[in-house]
Amino acid sequence: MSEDTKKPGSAREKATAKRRNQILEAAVMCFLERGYHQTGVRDIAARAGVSLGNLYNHFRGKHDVLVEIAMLERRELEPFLKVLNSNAPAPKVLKKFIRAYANYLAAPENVILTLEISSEAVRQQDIARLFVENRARLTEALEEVVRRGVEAGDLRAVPDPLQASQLVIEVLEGSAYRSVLSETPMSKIAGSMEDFILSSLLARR
Amino acid sequence: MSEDTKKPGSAREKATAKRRNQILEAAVMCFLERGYHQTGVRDIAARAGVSLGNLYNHFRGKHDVLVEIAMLERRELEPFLKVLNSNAPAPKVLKKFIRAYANYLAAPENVILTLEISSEAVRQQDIARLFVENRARLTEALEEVVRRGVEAGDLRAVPDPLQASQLVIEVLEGSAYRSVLSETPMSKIAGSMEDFILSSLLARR
Amino acid sequence: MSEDTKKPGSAREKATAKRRNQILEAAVMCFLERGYHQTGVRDIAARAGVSLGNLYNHFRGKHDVLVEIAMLERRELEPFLKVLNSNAPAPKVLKKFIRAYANYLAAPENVILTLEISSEAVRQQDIARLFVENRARLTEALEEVVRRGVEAGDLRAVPDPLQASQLVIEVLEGSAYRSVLSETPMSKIAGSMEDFILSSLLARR
Amino acid sequence: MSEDTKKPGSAREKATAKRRNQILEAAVMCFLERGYHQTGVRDIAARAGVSLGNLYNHFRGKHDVLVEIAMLERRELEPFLKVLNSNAPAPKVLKKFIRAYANYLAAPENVILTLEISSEAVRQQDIARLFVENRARLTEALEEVVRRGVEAGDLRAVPDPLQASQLVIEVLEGSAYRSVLSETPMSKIAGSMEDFILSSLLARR
DNA sequence: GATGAATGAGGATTCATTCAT
DNA sequence: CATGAATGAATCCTCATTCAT
Repeated sequence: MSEDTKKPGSAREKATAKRRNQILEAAVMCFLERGYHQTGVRDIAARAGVSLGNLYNHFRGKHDVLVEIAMLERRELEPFLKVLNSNAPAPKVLKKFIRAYANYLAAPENVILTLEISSEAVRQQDIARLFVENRARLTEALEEVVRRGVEAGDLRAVPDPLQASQLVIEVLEGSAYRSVLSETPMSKIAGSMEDFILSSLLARR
Repeated sequence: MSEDTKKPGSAREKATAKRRNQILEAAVMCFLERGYHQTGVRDIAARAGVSLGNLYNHFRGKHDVLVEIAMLERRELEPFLKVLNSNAPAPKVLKKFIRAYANYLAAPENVILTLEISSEAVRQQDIARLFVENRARLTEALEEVVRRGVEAGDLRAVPDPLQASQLVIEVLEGSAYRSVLSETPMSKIAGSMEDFILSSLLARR
Repeated sequence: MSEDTKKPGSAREKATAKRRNQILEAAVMCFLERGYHQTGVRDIAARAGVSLGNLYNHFRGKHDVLVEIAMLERRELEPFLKVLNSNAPAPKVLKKFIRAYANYLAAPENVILTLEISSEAVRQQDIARLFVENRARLTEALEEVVRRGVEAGDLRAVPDPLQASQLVIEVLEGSAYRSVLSETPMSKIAGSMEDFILSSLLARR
Repeated sequence: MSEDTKKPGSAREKATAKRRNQILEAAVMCFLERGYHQTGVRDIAARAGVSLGNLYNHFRGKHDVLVEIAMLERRELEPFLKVLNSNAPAPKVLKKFIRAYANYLAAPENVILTLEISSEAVRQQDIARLFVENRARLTEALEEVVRRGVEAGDLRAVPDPLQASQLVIEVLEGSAYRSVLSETPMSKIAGSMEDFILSSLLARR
């Protein structure tokens, strides 16, 4: 699974992997609390219970830590992909996805971390690439659902299923951002959000 | 001491206001190019052609400059408010607004600056407040349009006109963010966006 | 005289120039005592009685300080140039120069600083250029003396007066290096040195 | 514990000696390319294909590596000592030596490494001692030649044969330093150099 | 209002070395 | 002998801000 493994399960390697995780987790917490730029490498190391110098044995630098976190984000999307890959009728899948993803975004940590990463992505191409890739996995899976729904006549014949899917994601994430900034809980918005999206996409009989 | 300080429109005051603008414009350019945290106060001063110390005669500090910029953003919204306050039928106003705002967001500067500000807003309450206020002016004006449209039967009877308005804004801004990160021009998305929103909001006959 | 002067003799500027000198002098002492690489910027600042940050208001960085020192070295050569530019007979000038320069090189500070600079020059082109330039001023002046001496029949008709001059300098400086490393005072070598050079250059009757 | 550690020429010992050489060669290359202080122990280990920790099984530390290199320099002088120990007439031996040593110094590696070592020697007594010792072997052998030449009437009766010998070496090495810094090939200087030295030392008939 | 020298804490990163495995 | 994770002091430099002029 991991790329640079030679003796797959040695104790040494396990310990090393554990350290990496400690550091990554500490970094996530720091970035959430204080933001990427406000967080010092020392903060991360201290929080991870690792010496400052040792952090650099595990990561090339602060930037690298953020990249790795962005890569981990990919895993978080797995459950939603599973939902989207179900064979159930498109409207049902769509609703289920909206609720699941909205629920995920109801946790401010998830939203803030994404904002932090996307904010860095503006000026750091490697992070932008990861960010766009992660998004693509979601939107492409959603696109398939939309396409299926349109064919089955369950969904409106949208002009471009991929872009429609992206718009759905954007409504969800955009709402989540706002809920964080305006301190309105996501739960209060969820209903309108679902209504808004479904009204746009469901076929009219 | 000098008398001209007190006359409201004196030459002194004009010169001062000019300096402030120079600084603010320089700051905007710096923030766009390198980001808020990557920009040093020195960068701003140098770009504005102002001495470092003098910047502090005009602003309390770096934070203050960002706040002022966030306040200036308010003005940028004026034209869209004018569109929204028109008395034309809601669907027409809605379309016009969508196009106008999408057109504004097609300029990456506008999007990046907003992202930069919102990113700071997460941890700085005063900026968050300004950010939310600006948004509110837009959404509240839009809300009126929606409400009017619903009453006139032109728009679907959405469960919550304010939240519907917010969702419209979020679709627009969310798409703009994505277009910046994925380097897809806004123009390619605009059609789907309009279709998506209108399909959700227009009344079905 | 100084290049970036606008109001030539303002008190501000004088104070600034003083600070620069304080820093340069401190740096010279540090480089002598501990070597360029062993010296930290903090050491220099502390020794100069200047805050660390302020050092960077006066110099672009540690490297810049060394460059400036290398440039100051040029001034140290002035007296020797004056000796060389005298109109006295070449052998007399030559002897006077040898003694004067040997006397200068008898102070280990002068030798060590030159060694420190030349050592950096190997990998830093800008310093190499300065170093070579400084050398050139000396060798070119000496070349004139040699040329004059040859024409007058006082000196041997050396194949290449410039290279002969360089060799004279090298004997002097090389001996100085050795005297530092072997802890043999320059005074013990001086006689042989003069004999060696003069035997090579004086015309044989 | 293992027995082969004690047999002088065992395979184990040979492998170990090989490792040492790998490291020393790698260190030489690093020191040449980047200089002693700019070279990290990691650089040396990486270049030698040895683990960081293992380097410390072979050397006490970075300083120790340099010391060992300085000791190896001694071997490089062997051929020149052989030249100097010949029984041929002093002027012939002297010429041969000058050419051989100049040829050796024509390779910048040799010069730079010596400069690097001598530069460290200024503040590190153990290296200074080695450096001076190496020099002494050369100058003492040369002294014998000079003494012989003087006695035979081939060379001028210099006041101090040892110091004269040192001066010869200094002319050679000094020229080599300059050729490196000024990027003038040694070959262009060689003629003048030989002329300069021989004119000083050869007896006048 | 205007200047830029002054501050010193804090920025990320590299260092030579040690040591458990 | 071999490994590379661990250490934390030290590296150079930048930061936002202040203040005397």
